[in-house]
Amino acid sequence: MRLSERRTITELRRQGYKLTPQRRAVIRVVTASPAHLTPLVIYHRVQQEYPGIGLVTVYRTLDILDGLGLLCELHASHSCRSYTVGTPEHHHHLVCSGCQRVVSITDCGLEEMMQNVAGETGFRIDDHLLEFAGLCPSCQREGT
Amino acid sequence: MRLSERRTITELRRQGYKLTPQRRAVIRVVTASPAHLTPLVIYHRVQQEYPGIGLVTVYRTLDILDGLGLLCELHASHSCRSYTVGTPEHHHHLVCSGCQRVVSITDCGLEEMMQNVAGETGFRIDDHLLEFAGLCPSCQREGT
DNA sequence: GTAGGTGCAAATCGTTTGCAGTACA
DNA sequence: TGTACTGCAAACGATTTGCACCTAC
Repeated sequence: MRLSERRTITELRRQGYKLTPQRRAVIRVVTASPAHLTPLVIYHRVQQEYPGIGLVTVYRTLDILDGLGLLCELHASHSCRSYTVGTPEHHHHLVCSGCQRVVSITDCGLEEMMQNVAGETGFRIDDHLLEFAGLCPSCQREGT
Repeated sequence: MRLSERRTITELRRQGYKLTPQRRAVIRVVTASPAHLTPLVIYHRVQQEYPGIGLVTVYRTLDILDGLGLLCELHASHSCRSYTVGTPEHHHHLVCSGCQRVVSITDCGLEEMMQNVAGETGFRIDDHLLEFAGLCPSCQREGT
């Protein structure tokens, strides 16, 4: 389940942060987009809803939301520090190379592989990063 | 199989690039290290072997090697743009959070999962990024 | 000899910080 | 009302570019 604008705001306040129109605008932009967005893109979109907002505020808001686990960072597709809406459970991302749409995958079938890898290498595995890249159905049709 | 210094140099020349002592030094540092290294760290290490080398040259050399597929970029562990030696086959990385040692995993058991994901979402999956983080045997012992 | 490579300095990009004023709770 | 938040400007670190000189082939 992707976090909604409402739930994100609720959580922000529950953690003692104030709800300002700037933060509300950032949250709206991020939750409204199915794609992952860089801070700069978020800044430009937010400006349309809230002209005069500072880029600094966007960065600070993203840091807070990220810290609360309300956002997820993406790594692949050539722009680390690119965000999408969070989901509470452990999950991975499937990213469309065409429209940058992000789909969450909660069923992570990696347990067996992790055990194999741990056994073969002697490593104690604590964490993993998994992202898929591809074309979503509608971008496949367009590309033809 | 990790690429050796020799094979990396051979490939560089085969692609028409000149072999300068600076490039040789960068290649030596990267292939000699079991850990992944940032451009700055590489720069400092290379300086010991070749004082006077410019940071710019390190960046340019890394770009070339990366472009030829002779290096791999790592994403997890909080420093995107961190390099390790490449391996020709498709593979993934297991990174030690203690010593930054990188182990390549060539047996990628993701095919089934990819088919499931593709079937459920309608995406055409083209690529994936998988990294494991953990502690290598010797760092486990030290950490006790 | 020449195309490609190097190093310096300066420009650039993304991001962070100090600070005075502002606004949410 | 008071503390947290905002926006500006300036600082900052990492990376790139312009250019004159140099060197591997």
